[in-house]
Amino acid sequence: MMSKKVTITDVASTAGVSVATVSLVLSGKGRISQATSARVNQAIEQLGFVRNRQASSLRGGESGVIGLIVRDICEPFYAEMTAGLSEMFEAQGKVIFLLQSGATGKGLERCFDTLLTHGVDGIVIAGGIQHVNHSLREKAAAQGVPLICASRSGGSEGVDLVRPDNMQAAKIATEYLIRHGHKQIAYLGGLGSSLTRAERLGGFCATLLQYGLPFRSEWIIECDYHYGHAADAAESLLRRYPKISAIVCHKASVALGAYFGVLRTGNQVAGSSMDNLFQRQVALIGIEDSPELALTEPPLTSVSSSAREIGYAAARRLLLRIGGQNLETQDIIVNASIVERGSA
Amino acid sequence: MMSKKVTITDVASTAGVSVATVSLVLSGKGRISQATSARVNQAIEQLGFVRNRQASSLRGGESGVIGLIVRDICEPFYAEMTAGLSEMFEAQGKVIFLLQSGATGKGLERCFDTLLTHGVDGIVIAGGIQHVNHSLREKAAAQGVPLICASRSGGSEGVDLVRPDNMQAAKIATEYLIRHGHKQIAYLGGLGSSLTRAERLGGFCATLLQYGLPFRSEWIIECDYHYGHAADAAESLLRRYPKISAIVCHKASVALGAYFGVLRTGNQVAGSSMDNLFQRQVALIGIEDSPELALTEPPLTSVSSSAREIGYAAARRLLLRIGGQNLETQDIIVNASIVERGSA
DNA sequence: CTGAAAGCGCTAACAA
DNA sequence: TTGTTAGCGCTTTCAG
Repeated sequence: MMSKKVTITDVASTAGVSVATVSLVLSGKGRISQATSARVNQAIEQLGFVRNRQASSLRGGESGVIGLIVRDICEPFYAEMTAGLSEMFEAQGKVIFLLQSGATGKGLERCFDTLLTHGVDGIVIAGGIQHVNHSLREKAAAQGVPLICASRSGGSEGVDLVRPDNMQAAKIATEYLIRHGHKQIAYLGGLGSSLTRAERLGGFCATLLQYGLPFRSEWIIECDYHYGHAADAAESLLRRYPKISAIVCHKASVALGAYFGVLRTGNQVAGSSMDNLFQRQVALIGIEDSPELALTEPPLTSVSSSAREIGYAAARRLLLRIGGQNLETQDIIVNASIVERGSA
Repeated sequence: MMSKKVTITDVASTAGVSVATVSLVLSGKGRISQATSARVNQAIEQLGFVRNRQASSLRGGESGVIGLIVRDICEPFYAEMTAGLSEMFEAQGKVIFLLQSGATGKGLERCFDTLLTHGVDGIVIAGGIQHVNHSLREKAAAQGVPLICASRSGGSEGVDLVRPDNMQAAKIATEYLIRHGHKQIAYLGGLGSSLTRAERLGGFCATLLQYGLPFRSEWIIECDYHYGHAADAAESLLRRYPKISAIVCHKASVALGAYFGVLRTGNQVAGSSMDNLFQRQVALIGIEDSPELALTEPPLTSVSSSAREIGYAAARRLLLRIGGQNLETQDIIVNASIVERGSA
C-alpha cells in the first residue's frame, strides 16, 4: 500500500546530492545551481516526496500554523470572519487550526492549551473575549506566542483587539437617511442591556442632533432578534406615528422583520419596484450586513464593518506580531461602510 | 520575555528522573510508580512545561490533526457540519485544520497538498467533491492518509461519502402533512437542474402515490432561493388553487418566503396563535433546517438531516479509518428527522 | 519500575 | 556551490 514514506534522504540519493542541498532547494535559500536544482526537483516529482513540516518546524522556526478559537462557527459573523482570516493566512502560506470554545471560559482555556501544545505561531480569539484573562495572556507570553482578539464589541485589555466601529456604523446609516431627505427617523431593535446597542444608539442620536433633528425617545424601540417581534414592533410604531419615514434597524434580522412589518401596515418599503402613489414609502436601513438582506424585494440596504474585513485586519495584525515587532497593544477599529441595495 | 522554552529534559532534571520517565508519565504508558509520577507532574506544573506535539508525532505515530477542506465556511450548511466535525474530533483530543478550497478544483488540490505536508492523520472534504479525482485519491493513499467526503448530495466514487437522505426527508415531510389530514399538497422551490431537488421531488411524489393522493404537476413550482420570489410563487399558487392546504418547501429560504406569501394572500400559516375562523390555514413544512425558521410566528416546521449529524457521521467514519481498519468504501446516508415547530 | 541511547525528518552552521 | 555534521524535543527499544 504505502511504500515507506519517502524522505529528504531518498530524494538526495536519487538526485545524487546531499540532504542539505535538497533542503536548500526546498526552502529556496542557499544559491543552488540551476542544474542541481532541476535534478532535485525531478527526483522529488519522481518519488512523490512530500516535505514534513513538523520536522522542519521542530528544528528551525515557524510552524506556519495559526490557531483560531471561535465561540461558535455557526454564527454567521464568526463564519465570515473566519473566512477572512483563512484567506489572508493562506495567502501567506499559513494554515489555521480551528477550535470552538463554546460559551464558557473553561473551553477557552482548554483550546488555548491545545493550540500551544501544537506549536502554533500565533493565536486569534474570536468572541468570548471576556474570558481572556491575565493567566491566559501570561501563558501566551511565556511561550512567545502572540495573541490577538477579534470581536463584535469592545471590552478587553492587555491584548490587541480588532472590532467594528458600531458608533460610526450607526452614524453612517443615519446620515445616509438624512441626506436622502428623511427627517422623521426611528431606531428599532436590540435590547437595553446590549453594549453594542448602546454604541450604535449613541451614533444615531449624535447624528440626529448634529443635523438639528428632533430626538424622540418614543421612536427608539427595543425588541429582540425574532422576525415576528421586529415586524410587530415596526408595525405598531408606524401605525402610531405615521410621520415616521425611515427606520434604522439595529441588526440584520430586525431589518428583515421590519421589512415585513412595513408591508403589513399597507405601506411600501422605499425602492420597491411597484410604485404606487397611494402608498407611503418607508425607508429601511440595517446595521450589520447579512446575505439574507439581498433576498427581499427591494433588497435591504445596510451599513456594517464586514466581518471579513475584521478577519483581514486581525490577520494582518497577527502577522505583524509574528514578524517579531514589539508593538504596543492597541484596539483596531474597522470602519463601517454602506451596502446600498435600494431600501433607503 | 520568553525564558528559553522548557523541554522534557528540564522537567526530567528538576524532577530528578530521566527524560524517558517523563515521556512515560506524559503518555501514561509504562507503569510508573505513583511517587515519581507525582514528582514529575509537579515539576511540569512548576516549570509551566508544554509538550511539543510536533516533536512527538515526528518520532512516533499520529499527529492528532485532521484536515478539513470546505468549499466555503460561510455557507451555513458547511459551518454547521464543521461544528459537528470539530465537536467529535475535539472529544477525541484531535484538532482540525480548516482550509477553504473555493469552488475550483485547483484550490482543492492546493489545500490537499498543504494538509499532507502538515502531516494530518486524515482528511475530510466537504463540498466540491466532484473535484475529488483519481490523482487525489492516489496521493492520499500513497501517504497513508485516509480520505472521506461529506456533501449535500451524491456523486463521488472510490471514496467514502457521507450525505443526507434527500428522498427520505421529502417523504417524511409529505407523510407528516398527510397524517395531519392534508390532501392537497404542493411542492415549492428549487430549480429543475438540481440533483438535490430531483431526489426530494422523488420522495414527494412517491409518498403522494403511496397514499393514493393525486399528483398534480401544476402544483410543483420551480423557484430560486430568494425570499421575494418564493413569496411571489406561493402567493400566486395559492390564489390560483385555493384548495391547496399545505406546501412542502424545497429549502429553508423558500419556506420563509412562502410564509410571507401565505400572509399576503390574507390567509394564515397553520399553527398561528391568532385563530381566526374566517381565514384559511395553510400548512408549511421545509426541507433543510435553519435557525431562521424559528424566528417567524408561528415558527416553521422542517425536516432535515442536520448538517451537524453529517459532521458527526463523517468524523466517526474517518476515526474508524484512522484506526487502521481496512474498510470498503461506502456511502453513508444520514437519516432525516423532523423538527416540529408548529407550522404544519 | 527506571535509565541510556538511538533515532524520527529536517535545518543550519560550518567546511570543503 | 555543495557536503558534513550536529542537533530540534520527543518516543522507544533494550538494559539495568
